Amino acid sequence: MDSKLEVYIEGLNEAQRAPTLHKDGALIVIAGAGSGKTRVLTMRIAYLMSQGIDAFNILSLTFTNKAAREMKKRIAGIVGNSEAKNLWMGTFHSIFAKILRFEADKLGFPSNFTIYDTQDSQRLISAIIKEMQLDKDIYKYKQVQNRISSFKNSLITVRAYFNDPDLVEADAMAKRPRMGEIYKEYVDRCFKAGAMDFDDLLLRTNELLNRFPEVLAKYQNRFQYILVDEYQDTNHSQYLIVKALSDRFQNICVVGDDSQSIYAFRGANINNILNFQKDYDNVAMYRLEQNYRSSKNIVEAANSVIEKNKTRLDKTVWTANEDGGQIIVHRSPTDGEEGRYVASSIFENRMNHQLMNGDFAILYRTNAQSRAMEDALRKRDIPYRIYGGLSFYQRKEIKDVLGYLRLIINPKDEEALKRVINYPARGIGGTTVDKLVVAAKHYGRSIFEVMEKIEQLGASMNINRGTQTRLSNFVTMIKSFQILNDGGNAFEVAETVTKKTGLVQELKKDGTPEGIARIENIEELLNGMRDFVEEQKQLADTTGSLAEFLEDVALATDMDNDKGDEDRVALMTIHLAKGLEFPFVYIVGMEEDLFPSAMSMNTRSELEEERRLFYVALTRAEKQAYLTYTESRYRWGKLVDAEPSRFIEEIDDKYLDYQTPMQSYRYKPLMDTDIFGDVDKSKLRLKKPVSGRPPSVGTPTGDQLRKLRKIKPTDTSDVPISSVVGALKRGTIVEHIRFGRGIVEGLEGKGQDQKAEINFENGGLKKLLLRFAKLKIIE
DNA sequence: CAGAACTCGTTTTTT
DNA sequence: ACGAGTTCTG
Repeated sequence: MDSKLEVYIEGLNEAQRAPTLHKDGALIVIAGAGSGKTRVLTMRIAYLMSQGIDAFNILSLTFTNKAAREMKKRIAGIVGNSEAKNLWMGTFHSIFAKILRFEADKLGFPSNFTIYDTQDSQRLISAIIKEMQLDKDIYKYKQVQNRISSFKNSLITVRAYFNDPDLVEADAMAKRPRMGEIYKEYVDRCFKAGAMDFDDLLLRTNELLNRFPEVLAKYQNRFQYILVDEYQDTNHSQYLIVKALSDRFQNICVVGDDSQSIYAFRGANINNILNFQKDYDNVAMYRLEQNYRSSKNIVEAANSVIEKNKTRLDKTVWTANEDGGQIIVHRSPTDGEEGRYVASSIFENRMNHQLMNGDFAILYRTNAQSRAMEDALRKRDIPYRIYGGLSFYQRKEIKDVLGYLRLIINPKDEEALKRVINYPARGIGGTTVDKLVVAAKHYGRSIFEVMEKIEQLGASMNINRGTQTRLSNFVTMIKSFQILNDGGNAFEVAETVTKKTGLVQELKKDGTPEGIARIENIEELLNGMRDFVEEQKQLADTTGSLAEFLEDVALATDMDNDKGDEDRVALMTIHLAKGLEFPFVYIVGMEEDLFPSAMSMNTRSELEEERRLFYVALTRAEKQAYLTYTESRYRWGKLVDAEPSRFIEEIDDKYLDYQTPMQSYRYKPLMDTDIFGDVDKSKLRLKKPVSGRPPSVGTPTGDQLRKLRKIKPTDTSDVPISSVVGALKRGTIVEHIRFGRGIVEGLEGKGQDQKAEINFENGGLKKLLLRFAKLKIIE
């Protein structure tokens, strides 16, 4: 063994060393937060290579491209770059996109197929719903897309769907009997457009491996050692791919932590990790329980939270680190003040402890919360970087440029075509596009192919001469770009596109600050492309082509753009923070209905996922964690009252330092229901001390807190909490304890926020929040 | 067909 | 609050 590697392996603790040196067979590593699982994965791969395993025969699947890149770099540092560069390491999506391109012809796809992002999928689904003349209030494109996505993640193809009466029945019951048709049309259209969506990258890989035994055998033989990180977040489709590929050698190593499973909402199946031992013979199980990241206070506080979950594997995370400070809990009157508190706290801590901006992270449940934090940081001149949200590549002006570029590579790409065919405006309106779509469907061709033949077909399509000319001009333009692209310089092509199409002129004409910012974004895109081309040329098996660039962009996340060379405070959702660590972490918006999210409190499993999310958030902190919440915050443009999250109470008080007393909640029990809708609560709020700490109130304990505020019922099963919510419809007769009987006139909102307009016999028309209103259904 | 005015849903998380 | 999608007007 390489002496450098030997030294590294010496440095591992015993629990880490065992799975690292476990060469053959199936093993599962349950790795608690901060227990050094990345080290184990890295060392294990280096060890395998030192044992004579060719890098070419190792497949390592990670959760983000960034994780893959960093791991590869570390391995290269041990075994040398020339060895490491042959490793197959990346996300499920990027690795299998690569394989699918190579094998595309077998599935009838072009090797340059487009990858549709979520927006492309949604637009196509909207278009299909419209073409089928369905009611868009019943067939909501987002719901339809979600449903199709979950079909694909469960490997339910269109055929499987129609063969399963339960599924068909379920959609019929949900008043969406034509779901199957939409699904079918969507799949057809993607196929004709030479496009795959994110789910297809996994589903089609399964199809490839199932239908073509020789292809399966090829990759089975190739990938003799398979490693999967973040196994708790794999979905069924990913599970099957791993299962198939590892079937021959069974040298499979999965690493994960059931306590950090936070992607069930997008189909991740926690059972994959819980049942791993049943899937392979002689599975060795290792546990990494020593946390090297966080202070004892943080580790134990996090443990006290996660213990509340019923569904979990047995494990006890512990640490030898010092106690550290208590977790600081802070209340602010509004979200604006919350931002100011966090900003000044960061400012002070940075000064007092001689820290960098990059030592701080602000984590939140929803992207919308970033605004208040940004404003406060900007006022304080604290540099920050927002991760996630609307990523660079999702901006309109960028997607417009990419639309043209996609069309050059794959002219069948229907969504790209529809996006750019009349932007900038060139006199090809909606009516014309509709005609093209109909004709394309009729001839079983792509829209672009119809446009190429517009001179022959135009008359029969009722398209006038002038429009025909405009269409063929467009085709000519795209073709000229294609010829330019054959020369090979992606950057040059993109630069020409922005000039020749008039995209930049269009934005210049606009002249507003937003327009100028958009031009700058396009310039940034071009610069990024130039760098990309240069970088790729250095590598052996890539050329820096336009197609490669588009592939990279389609699967890039915001994280991947992080050069890490600037010292900034990090702002991101908790989901995005998984796998990262920071000395100081601020978890903001610790409020009921926000965290846990109002959408995730209906069932125990949803609430447990929120709790795991909180666990992830807490365990990002190394030295100091802050929990902040507000009394009221702007949501949907309105100031709404808030109450502290149940998760604060779930932490044992001895780990907490309440900086602000909980005095304000003595008012809350009075406001048990919203029936006094006309009471102006903002006036009530003025009665309490405006600032400073009221001397009479000390630090309350969790018990006091529980008494002071109303606690929502703790659900014990996967049954909706309030049976009235969702059970009412227009005309339902209900009884209210004070207003007597009434008839439901209308409903608005959904889930926990559903309100009903009810006409009562004593009291007349009232609007009630069903969550609170104590209603009995009479008939 | 293009631009203005309007409505609607959105805020749970993302490859 | 805000953007995207839809409808109206020129």
